[in-house]
Amino acid sequence: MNSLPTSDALLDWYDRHARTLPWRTSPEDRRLGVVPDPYSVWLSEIMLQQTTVAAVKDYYVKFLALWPRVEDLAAADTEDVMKAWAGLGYYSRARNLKKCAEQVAFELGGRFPETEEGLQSLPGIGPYTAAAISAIAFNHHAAVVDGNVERVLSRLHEITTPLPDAKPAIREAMDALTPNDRPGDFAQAVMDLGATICTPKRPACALCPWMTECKSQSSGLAETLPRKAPKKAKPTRKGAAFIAIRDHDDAVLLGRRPPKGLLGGMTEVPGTFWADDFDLSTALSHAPVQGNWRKRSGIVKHTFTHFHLELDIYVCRLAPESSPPQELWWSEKEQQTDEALPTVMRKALEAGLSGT
DNA sequence: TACACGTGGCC
DNA sequence: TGGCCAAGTGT
Repeated sequence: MNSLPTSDALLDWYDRHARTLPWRTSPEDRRLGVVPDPYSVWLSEIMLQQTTVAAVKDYYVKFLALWPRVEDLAAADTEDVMKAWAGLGYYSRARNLKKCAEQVAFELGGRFPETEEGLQSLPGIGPYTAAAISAIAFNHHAAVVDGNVERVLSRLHEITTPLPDAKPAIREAMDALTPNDRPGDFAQAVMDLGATICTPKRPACALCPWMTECKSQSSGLAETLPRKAPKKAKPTRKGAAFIAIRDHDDAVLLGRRPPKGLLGGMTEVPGTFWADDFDLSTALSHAPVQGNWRKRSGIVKHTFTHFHLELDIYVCRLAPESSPPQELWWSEKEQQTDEALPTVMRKALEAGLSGT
């Protein structure tokens, strides 16, 4: 007969196998009395929302070097923050990051709230992030539930209800399992377990500290959990982008996207709207300036969360004395690296500038 | 409740 | 190659 899983068994495993991450206070350091910096914990948690550890690392280091304290980030130009965030995705996170820093620095005396309720009242902080910061930065008892935790606990207790209906049961299970002693380390332990052992595919159950207590390991259902509602198919939208190149210095014409919605507030290559039924033969009527536009062979493909995009790329060269149309600007070659260009726009730019 | 919201790596 | 997946939040 199986015994019940304990936090101690997992914490023992974590003490031996915790990943070393730039934002993490190691279990050894915690034992020595090192206290995490709430600002660092918050910054890392926002970046890690729906984003892999590998993708976050360099951005985290860069942000902390640019803005070491919450007051620095609060005082920064939003445009500089968007530039530093460019490429990481989910750009509303960057806008909320800035807003949150301003609230903490200017209204809360530079101190983050310690409770889940207080934290969740801040922009960009939802139930998961509030619990994570409260537990990791302040060692408060909080049930931290992310995608890893959902997978680990649905397998541990063989919860076969599909997500998201299973969320309440998973949250209760996490709450019951979380120790008062080391809630932050425990939350990170479950996430590390999910990231390295209890993986979505081919979990390494033989290495799991909870193997003998895991119901779905015994039954063989582990790899099939958690169950999820089927996903909707992504439609394909089409459009065109216009790369206007200035003679002599190869500067390109760029613009700013509207503040909200897809890629809100980010820099863009001028283009058409994107639609399922977009008539590509009408693309040129949307060109930002008159010119000898030439369509490049091939298209740029990109996939967003909820649709595929296929872009035709048009290129033209303009005289060096050309002044940019309203709301657009010339971006010189060396300057383009620093623009707040999302990946899809960098792809379009690359396609237009290569092989000319 | 359901959908909008990015990107890169994996198989 | 294309769907799946990753430390979710806002509306």
